[in-house]
Amino acid sequence: MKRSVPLDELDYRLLDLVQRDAKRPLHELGDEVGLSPSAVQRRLTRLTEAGVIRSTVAVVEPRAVGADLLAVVLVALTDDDPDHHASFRRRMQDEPAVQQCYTIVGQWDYVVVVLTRGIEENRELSYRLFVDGGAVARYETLPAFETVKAGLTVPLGEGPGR
Amino acid sequence: MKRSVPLDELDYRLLDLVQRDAKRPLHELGDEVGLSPSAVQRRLTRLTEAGVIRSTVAVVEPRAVGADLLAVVLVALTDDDPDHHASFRRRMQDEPAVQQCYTIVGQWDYVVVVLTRGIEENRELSYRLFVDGGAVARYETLPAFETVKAGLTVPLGEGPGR
DNA sequence: CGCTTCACGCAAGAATCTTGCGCTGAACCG
DNA sequence: CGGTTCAGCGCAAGATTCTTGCGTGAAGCG
Repeated sequence: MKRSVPLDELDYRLLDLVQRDAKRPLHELGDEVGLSPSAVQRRLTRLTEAGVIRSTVAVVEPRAVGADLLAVVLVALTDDDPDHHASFRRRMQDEPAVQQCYTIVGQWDYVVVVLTRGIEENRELSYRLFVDGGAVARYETLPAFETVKAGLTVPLGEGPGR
Repeated sequence: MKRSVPLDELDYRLLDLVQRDAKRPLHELGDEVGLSPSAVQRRLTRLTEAGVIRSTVAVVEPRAVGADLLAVVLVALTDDDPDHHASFRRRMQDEPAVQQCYTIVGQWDYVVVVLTRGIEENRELSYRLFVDGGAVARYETLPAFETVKAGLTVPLGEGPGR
């Protein structure tokens, strides 16, 4: 699950395909790239074991399950104490409503994307994560008015190294 | 692909499972929730046709394909002209390097998450999307130092209506 | 030139998925 | 209360898909 592997053109083509739809049968992918089903399967297995493909998941429509409020939160901690950062990260990782979290450079320390059921749950969540948790100097919540694009597909460009 | 369907406890359990790993065989999912493979399959089909499950995709590790620079960009347009907004959105949707894009309330109009191969590609991209495209008053790029959490799993809570 | 390696296609066997069928229990009348 | 309807279930057979051993050919190397 860790070996670094050089990827060739065919690998990129396959990644591009399964990144869009992972349910297609091997022979279809094979037809598309010009390989037999078994060759496709071996490549995908190799890519998975190498960690290039992290997992295969179902993408759920948030609104269908009541999660209708997405917000981007900018966070600054009180100081650079490694313990504070560590505990903050752990909080982010443990909280299901936190979709993404990045450390950034500049006047803010973190960008956090949270997804909740309505504004009230967002308020509770913000209090729990950014006030009650401690170590947060200030935070600014930017509620999303609309989702223009929500993807997780990695841009693959032409191929190796471009 | 559109009918709204009331989801019960079992649907939530199944969504929770396939959202983590969509490759598990039906009989395994069935064992976990107490259903036969065919019942599981019928439910998943129904959820897919209802649009609750949007798709099933492979999650690719960005660094494995050379995409090593993630940045959050805050964007403000020059005005509220609907045409400007429409063309901006289209640009975001058409650009593979744009991972996510949300309209937000406040002093910025959009939050855009972009993923590129290195800083040079980011610079080119920024120029192309935010300068050359027009209609952008100002933008601020917040390069991510580190990805603390990168998920797309919708928080499902307990079940219907929380 | 002979040896090794690697990825391929093929095909058989295994596993999984799909669907028709009959059953059951809950909800809904009359 | 008894009959009817209907949605969802499990079962099992058939179809599809996945998996893997085997033989082959194209480099790469000594």
